Amino acid sequence: MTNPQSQTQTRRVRGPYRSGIRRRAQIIDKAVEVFSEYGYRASTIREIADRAGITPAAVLKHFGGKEQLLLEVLRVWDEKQVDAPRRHTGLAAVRGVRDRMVWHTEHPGLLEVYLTLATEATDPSHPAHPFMVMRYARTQRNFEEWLAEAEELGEIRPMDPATRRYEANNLLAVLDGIEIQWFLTPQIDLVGHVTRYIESSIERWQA
Amino acid sequence: MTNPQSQTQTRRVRGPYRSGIRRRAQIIDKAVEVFSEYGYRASTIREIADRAGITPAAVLKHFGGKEQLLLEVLRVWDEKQVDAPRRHTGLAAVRGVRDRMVWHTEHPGLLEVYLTLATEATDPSHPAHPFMVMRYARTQRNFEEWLAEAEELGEIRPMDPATRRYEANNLLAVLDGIEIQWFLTPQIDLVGHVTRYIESSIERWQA
DNA sequence: GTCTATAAATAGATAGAC
DNA sequence: GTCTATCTATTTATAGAC
Repeated sequence: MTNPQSQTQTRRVRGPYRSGIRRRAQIIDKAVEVFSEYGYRASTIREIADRAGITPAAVLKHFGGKEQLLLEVLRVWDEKQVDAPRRHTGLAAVRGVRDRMVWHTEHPGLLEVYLTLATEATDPSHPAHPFMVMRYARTQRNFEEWLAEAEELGEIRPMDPATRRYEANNLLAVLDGIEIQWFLTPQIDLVGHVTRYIESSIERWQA
Repeated sequence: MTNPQSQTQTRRVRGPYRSGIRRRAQIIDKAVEVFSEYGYRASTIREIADRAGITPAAVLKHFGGKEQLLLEVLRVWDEKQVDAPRRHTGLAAVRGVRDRMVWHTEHPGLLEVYLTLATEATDPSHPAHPFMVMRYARTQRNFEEWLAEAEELGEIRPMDPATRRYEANNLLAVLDGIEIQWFLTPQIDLVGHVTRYIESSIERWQA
């Protein structure tokens, strides 16, 4: 309906690709809502199904189980977010974190799923535990690489590896921590705070 | 049994004060464990009761309901922690945050309850929401006051109120964020990181 | 693709015996 | 103070009709 191509090629586009993917996307969308409000374990398939206007059985037909639905939600979120700052290097990449925060404020449901799971999935038996550990390691590595690039480009003064790791961990901590504050007391200026932290950090790295 | 006084004054010490408070404390202890593993909503009274070696009915007799048990856990945690850095002022109080982190690493269960609820209680309908909002506001205010004291004592250079608030929020964010990282990847040096952040912040405030 | 019906397990909570 | 027994509601998940 939204895609004009489906008028001419309607015969070749089928299987789970006509209304199926739309329904799937809708379920994921509602799952994001519910997971973000209750966390994973306390969320119910019934609640997700109700908001999607279908029955729990239909949801399970689509995803097989509650756990697979969660992992699908995480996969989609990760996929959408990962490309954004990839085009930049060095300090430009670090400054690109600001854009990521803007995107987060525009998708608070997804952000809340991520934050809720970051603490809930602390338990190694949690289905999202491997994903969260991987994601933190990757983010931390990205930050370190950007700092190393900035050094090579002469944008900042050299620092030893331990300091680089410290700065990467600290940036990641500030992002998570300030996002928690933003959810608890929404009057905080999330993007403004992060921008200020990044710019003052860059000044430190250059001094 | 552990208190020799109960031999001589056993008649005057009774009501909920002989074995009752010990049982209560034990239940709270196990509740901390379970809440920290599953979050509040997904935790079950049965699991808490099992770990305490009693039945769910007994737990409910003690606390009335699941929600009241949670609030009691939070009350105890808050009570134990609030006094520690109160004896210091200015920079000494800021540096006292380090001791708080040491205490946190020694009580990971309580810390995890707090972190889990910080995100889970984002939902305004969560029973711990008012508590968490209050606690964040109070911590933030404390940090700001310590900075103002440090200025008056001439320990750091004056800063405008907006900067003071920014620094307070950032410190709080770093603490929360680095704690999350510590739970997900325990090899991180929690106390070392916080100490480094505090000391380098003080240098900035003095420069 | 979605439904109804239902299974099997588990939840919070209450009543009443001891 | 703790138990057993029980209630009522809700959970994930499956089977099979449409």
